[in-house]
Amino acid sequence: MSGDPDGLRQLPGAAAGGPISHAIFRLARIHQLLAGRLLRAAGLHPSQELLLMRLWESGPQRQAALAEELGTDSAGTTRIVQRLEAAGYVRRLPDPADRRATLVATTPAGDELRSCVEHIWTQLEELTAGDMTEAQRRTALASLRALEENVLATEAGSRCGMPAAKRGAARR
Amino acid sequence: MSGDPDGLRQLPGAAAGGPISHAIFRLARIHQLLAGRLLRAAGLHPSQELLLMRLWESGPQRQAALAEELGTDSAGTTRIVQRLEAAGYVRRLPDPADRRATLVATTPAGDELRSCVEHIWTQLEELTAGDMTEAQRRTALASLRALEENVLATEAGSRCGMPAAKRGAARR
DNA sequence: GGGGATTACCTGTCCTGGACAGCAGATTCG
DNA sequence: CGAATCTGCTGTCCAGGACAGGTAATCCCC
Repeated sequence: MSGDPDGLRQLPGAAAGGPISHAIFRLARIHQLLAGRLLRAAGLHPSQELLLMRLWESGPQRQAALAEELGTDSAGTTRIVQRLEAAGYVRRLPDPADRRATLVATTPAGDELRSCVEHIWTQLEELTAGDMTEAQRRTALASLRALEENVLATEAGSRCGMPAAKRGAARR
Repeated sequence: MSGDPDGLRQLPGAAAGGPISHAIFRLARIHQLLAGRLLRAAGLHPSQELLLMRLWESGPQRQAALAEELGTDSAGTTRIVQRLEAAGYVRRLPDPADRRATLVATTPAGDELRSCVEHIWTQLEELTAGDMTEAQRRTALASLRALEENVLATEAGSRCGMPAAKRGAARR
């Protein structure tokens, strides 16, 4: 048990690894759960919704751009787009500039979801930020951004050597 | 890459702050990605690892307790335990106090993973906290905890009504 | 211009895991 | 004793991450 810099261990599990990572895990889990629950009411899944938001914000996009934005690989993006297309929220256009690429654009049916989704986001934000003051929100936002940048920075580089004793043993 | 470092896309009605949820999503995604990548070296998946950590911290547990801790339902917990058992990291004991229940305990092979996993957590924490000062870490941790508590609070109570226009349209 | 490398996407497969429903054994309490 | 309840297991459906392999379009250098 390293760390525990200031003795904050009111939450079970905070003792073992890094408290910040643990807190991120826990927050992420329940936040995604909450978001998923809210989005369900609109018949969407989180990834689908994020993809749609991207389209609303920036107009038709290539799948590669969407993939990078969402953090999924190209295969996963293909499937998400396919589901949205099957649902009629999205359609594919040939990219006039590059016939290899396909542009993904919202359909009118997809656009109709926008206000609904934005309402959900407003709800989510309210529930998440709760009773925080404006200053607290700013602080939280800054912390989240800082952490994100740290992780993004490592994303690029780090290779980490591990014994890998029984590698893959529990992966099947 | 995804640019938009401070570009909080203004969602209508989000003037007071819509971006916190967004920041949580983004941080959660890349952090989980990073954690998953690190854990892979040990042949584990995030959920498996969290379950093991729980066992290391608190000794043999019932599945119900593990399920609540991990946030999974009982069915999911069963499967995770089964995989860990198949890998030899965990075993099941009858609960002497209640023969309906089974206690899940680590095996020696599972315990051997502990230092490995703790090393990974240390790494993860380092990469996540990066070059933050001690004060910054404390601030970040406080913000994360505050957000978590807010979401937890809503988890319990709120039912939130949505029009549910085309419910399920994109869910198949 | 021609031909190989690269890009962008699609497909199929395997696995993890969330949600849900139904089931069996054990326990508890009237 | 007997019914309600609790605990865990199973099976099904689906979303999605990782990976490998394939095809068509494009790029680039000779």
